Amino acid sequence: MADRNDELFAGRAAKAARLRSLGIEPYPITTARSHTTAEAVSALEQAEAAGEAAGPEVAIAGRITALRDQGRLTFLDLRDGSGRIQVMLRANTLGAESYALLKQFDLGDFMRVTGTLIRTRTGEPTVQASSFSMLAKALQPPPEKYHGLTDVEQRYRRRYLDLIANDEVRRIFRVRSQVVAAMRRFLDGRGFIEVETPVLVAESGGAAARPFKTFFNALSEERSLRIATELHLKRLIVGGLDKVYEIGRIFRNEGISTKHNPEFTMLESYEAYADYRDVAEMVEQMVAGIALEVFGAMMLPYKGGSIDFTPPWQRRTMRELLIEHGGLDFEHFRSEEAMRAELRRRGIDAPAAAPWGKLLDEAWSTLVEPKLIQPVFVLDYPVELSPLAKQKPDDSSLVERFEAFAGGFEIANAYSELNDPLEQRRRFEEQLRQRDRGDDEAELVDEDFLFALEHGMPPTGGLGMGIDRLMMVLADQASIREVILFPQMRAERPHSAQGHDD
RNA sequence: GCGCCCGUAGCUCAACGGUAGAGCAGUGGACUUUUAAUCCAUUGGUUGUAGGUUCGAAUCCUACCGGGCGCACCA
Repeated sequence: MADRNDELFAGRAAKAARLRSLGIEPYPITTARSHTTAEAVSALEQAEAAGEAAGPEVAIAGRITALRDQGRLTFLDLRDGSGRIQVMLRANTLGAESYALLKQFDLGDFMRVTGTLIRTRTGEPTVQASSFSMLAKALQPPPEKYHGLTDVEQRYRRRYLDLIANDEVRRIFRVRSQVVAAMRRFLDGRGFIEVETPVLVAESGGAAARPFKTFFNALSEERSLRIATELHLKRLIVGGLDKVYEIGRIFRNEGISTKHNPEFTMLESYEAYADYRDVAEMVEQMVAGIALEVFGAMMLPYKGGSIDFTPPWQRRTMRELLIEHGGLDFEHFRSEEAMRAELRRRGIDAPAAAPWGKLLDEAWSTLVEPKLIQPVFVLDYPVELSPLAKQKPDDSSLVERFEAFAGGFEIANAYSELNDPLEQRRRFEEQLRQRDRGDDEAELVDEDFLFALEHGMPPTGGLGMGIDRLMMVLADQASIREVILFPQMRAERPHSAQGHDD
């Protein structure tokens, strides 16, 4: 019972109690500060630029991340959301009684310091303290200061410790926020409006995926969590909103991998009077613009090489790339039997029940996808794989669809949206036949969506883009868990915080 | 679901089948310009869990729990 962590906890709790016994609240309300740590550093630089020896008086606050006790002189580092700054505390300027209170401060505690901005002998920007106080006592010890927290499970389960310990992790999630903000600015600037559509839906549609299911007590009905926003956003195009987008959480009841988290964030946009060529132009402008705005360049490092997002990106057909990278021309294997035999000959295994389109997809993801490092739009997919996309006018076996690839995997998917209600009904019915064959991810017939289409939907270009995957490519991360703050994991058996013993 | 690998102190890591150790953190002490501070001393372990093999198991075997990677599933 009395393990090590209990002792560390008890020691810190005792310090909090000692402060209280001295009439000092270890969790006070007041936090007033005049500068963030970053503002304090620049205030010092400005004063120096004006020829002054020292900066102004400041009040700063932050977490103690380093503590260097030298007897009657102590240095410590305070970190807040803006950065860090060194604090120097001297016994003779603070007085022996006040200085002695430092003994009750530990790594991880939050502290407020007032004092003058100076530079130490080594040139380090420093607050020379004239007073200090506790803002919040930490009862658990922080991770090791040099190596940080490296245990991957702990990093994901206790992301707060990961964020405390690892600068790079903090940077990635700041960048993620900037990427999403830049995306909104881009779309808003093009006249799109941001909308919100239901997460809880009666039937999940708009993508090939299994849903999570839940129960709506008040209505005594089943609900699914959405697997896409597509069918609702198209209803808004029917309604005349013309340019809509949603950045939202999507849920797919499927496996977890370095490229898959069961809940992930997707941008979907729909633009009336546009087709998939217009959408491609928008995507390359948007991604290149985000790269430039957030990272300051269109060429970004990736897995030891680099990716150049400068528009225009290459446009290639799926057939060309399959021939080029895999020596496979699907026109020679148009039947399911022929395609299956060809895959078997190449040692690519595919699910037994897979129809032709799935087999092709299998060949594609094995032979071509990993090689598409530089951004490329892959055009003209087989109609079998795309029940919501419009056929090409000159070849009804293909649809007006592209997928954008970068970094070796898909980052976006777009169509000239199918707006012929009768053809859409036939496609849904074909999906039903797939479902009867055992494909439980085939689309369900959404009668209200068809009813909406029957009222007329203008020609529309639609886009889906995985924000998490885009982040992986932009921030050069090999696992989707590195760009999701709290990735899904098996539930941990309860391991309680301390201090409420029973 | 399958395969491979991993699980040792709060954290980062050691330990030919033969007494579980180091650094950081903690505790006590020294130190008024340090910044992975330094120096002296020191506390801390049901080696993920449960079995098994063995004179002897952190180490070998089995099952389970948790995780990573790959495959499968899946955009």
